Amino acid sequence: MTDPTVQPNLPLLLGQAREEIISRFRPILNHFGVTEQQWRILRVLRFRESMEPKEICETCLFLSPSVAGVLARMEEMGLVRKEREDSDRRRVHVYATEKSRDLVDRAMPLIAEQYRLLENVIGEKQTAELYDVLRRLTVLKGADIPLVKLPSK
Amino acid sequence: MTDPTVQPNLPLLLGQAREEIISRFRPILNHFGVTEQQWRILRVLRFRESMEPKEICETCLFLSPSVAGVLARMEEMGLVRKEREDSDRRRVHVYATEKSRDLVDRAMPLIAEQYRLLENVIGEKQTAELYDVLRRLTVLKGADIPLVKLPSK
DNA sequence: ACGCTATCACTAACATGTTAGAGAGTCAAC
DNA sequence: GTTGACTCTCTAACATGTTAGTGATAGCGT
Repeated sequence: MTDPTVQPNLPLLLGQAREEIISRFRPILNHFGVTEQQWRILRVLRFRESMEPKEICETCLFLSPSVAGVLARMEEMGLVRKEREDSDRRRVHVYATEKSRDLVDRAMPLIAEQYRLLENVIGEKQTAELYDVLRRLTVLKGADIPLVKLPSK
Repeated sequence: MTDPTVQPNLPLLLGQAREEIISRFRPILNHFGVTEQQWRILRVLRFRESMEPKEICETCLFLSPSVAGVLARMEEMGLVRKEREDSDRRRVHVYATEKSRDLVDRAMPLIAEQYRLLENVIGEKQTAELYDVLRRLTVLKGADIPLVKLPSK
């Protein structure tokens, strides 16, 4: 048994890093009355005609059951509008509203400025390396990694 | 307004990377009937006499309200034991049980093996660089990063 | 038309995350 | 010795994550 204090927990480390970053943006998003998850959707939807829920799941890192509730609340808040497709009644199209486009346009400059403040601390070189490492981790996307054999009991 | 398709979302990228990793371990943890959060606690508590809730929060990346529920369920499952301190009745000490120590001892080798399978795909060099970048991100811990000025309205 | 299978959005149940705040307890200053 | 600021844990309310499964629909072959 290896002492785990020397065996770091990779998901935990990634979670810590993520929390350190997002905590600097949460006050901005709270100021505009949206959650981090809602923002993930709005910032992408702002520059598209529409997106389907499945597309939102893939682009914004949601599971289907999560996005259902998120979109329902956002529609309630007037941030998105949903329309079922005629030619395929299973499909739904999600549209940004005037209100949400305006919100993104006001929040985005603050987000960008906060990014700059963050990078001042992290350092330009470290920032680039961080993006680089994360980008190269996309090899895991769809990689066929075997699962360790689990004991039967 | 910058097109966000060229401005990546750092928390999202970190979340994606984290999800790619953790998804390879979740089946193992499910096999032992514990959640990822419970595992974060057990793997640390396994090699300590006891820990206080606040200590668990800091070490395992929980907010206090989350850890309250997690520990309550774990006590219900017989994975931990809680004792209030005599000299300071505000404080609580959390102990691992025989059952949870045994669970960690059986799960840890599988986790370690799964790590090796993962690193085979990521590559030794990339893995080291990933840890390195994350370690250096600890500069953010307690860093006094100013918050961008929010509009009054 | 019929049955088969796959897809898509969604619901249900439960665990966790986030925010605000309550409750009990400690401690120093008065 | 009381008060008041502070600390630690926990509760409450709501949003989201995770897993399993449902209902409607589409597409296919027969």
